[in-house]
Amino acid sequence: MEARTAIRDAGLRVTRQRVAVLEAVARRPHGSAAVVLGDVAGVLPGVSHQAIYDCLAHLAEAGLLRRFIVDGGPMLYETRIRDNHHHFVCRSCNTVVDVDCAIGAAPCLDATLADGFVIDEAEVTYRGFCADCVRTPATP
Amino acid sequence: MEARTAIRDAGLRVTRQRVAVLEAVARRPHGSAAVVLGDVAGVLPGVSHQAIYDCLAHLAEAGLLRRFIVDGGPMLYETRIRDNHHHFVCRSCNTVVDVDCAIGAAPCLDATLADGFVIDEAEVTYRGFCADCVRTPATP
DNA sequence: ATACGATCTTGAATCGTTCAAGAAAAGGGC
DNA sequence: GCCCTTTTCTTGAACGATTCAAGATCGTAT
Repeated sequence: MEARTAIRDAGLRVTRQRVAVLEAVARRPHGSAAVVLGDVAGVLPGVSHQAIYDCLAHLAEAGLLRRFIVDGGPMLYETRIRDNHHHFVCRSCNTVVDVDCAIGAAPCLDATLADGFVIDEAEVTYRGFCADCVRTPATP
Repeated sequence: MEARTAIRDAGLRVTRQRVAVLEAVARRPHGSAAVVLGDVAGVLPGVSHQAIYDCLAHLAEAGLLRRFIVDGGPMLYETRIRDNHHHFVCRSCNTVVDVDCAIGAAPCLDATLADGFVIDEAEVTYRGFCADCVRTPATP
């Protein structure tokens, strides 16, 4: 869907910054705020980092973006949403790769939990080594 | 196991700070560095926060502690380790609760991933509302 | 076109964590 | 038990990512 349309349909005001941020995240999945800022600055010179944070927060709240975090790193953003996919993180190069859920469409929610608890989401992070780093072991 | 023994067996020097930190984490599962500091300060007045961070890092590296992160919060620590359990986080009160893995002992590793990738760990975070917050909805 | 409120810019502040240098103390050999 | 070497701790400053605050600017309903 086009960014402007998606933003308006979500009930948000359409600003240049929001459009640029949403497009930037779509262009660079799993990017941090800093990456998005770098990308947006190419289109809108002089954008403030604060605008980036605001836009990301609003877009995430509106459900147009998903935010997640890996280890102690900065927050990462992606537009692939509502498809219950997970993430694989390489221990060596820190690359993040999408992983389709092995179990099905709305899975991973069958945890054995105490009575009265309501689970509505399961976030899975796989760790290991990506194909490249398996071949060429780490050189930190 | 006793803390001193565990630390020595892991090949680490046994210091008062390390013993106190390990015991503090055992006492307060899912505590942050700040919580651990508060707890340890009761036993060793004047401990530095740096000592806490060092101890936590060393103990984690030695496999006596597990560290994980929830959302944008600080790092959390626990002594329950190597049993492949997961975490439930309440969206309202942020309480963290252990969840035994529904699938078995070494589960959750059957993701459909590209060839050449090696997965060695799966970390699952469940989100929803705990029993208390289901009854008494959020009041932020 | 106007007015209102939302959003952006600017700049400073905060939190959690890490870096750096010297002082203290753990553990092996005597 | 005592000394020596190395690790670990204390102190205090620095850092990155994010948030807070005030005023200027822009989007949108009228």
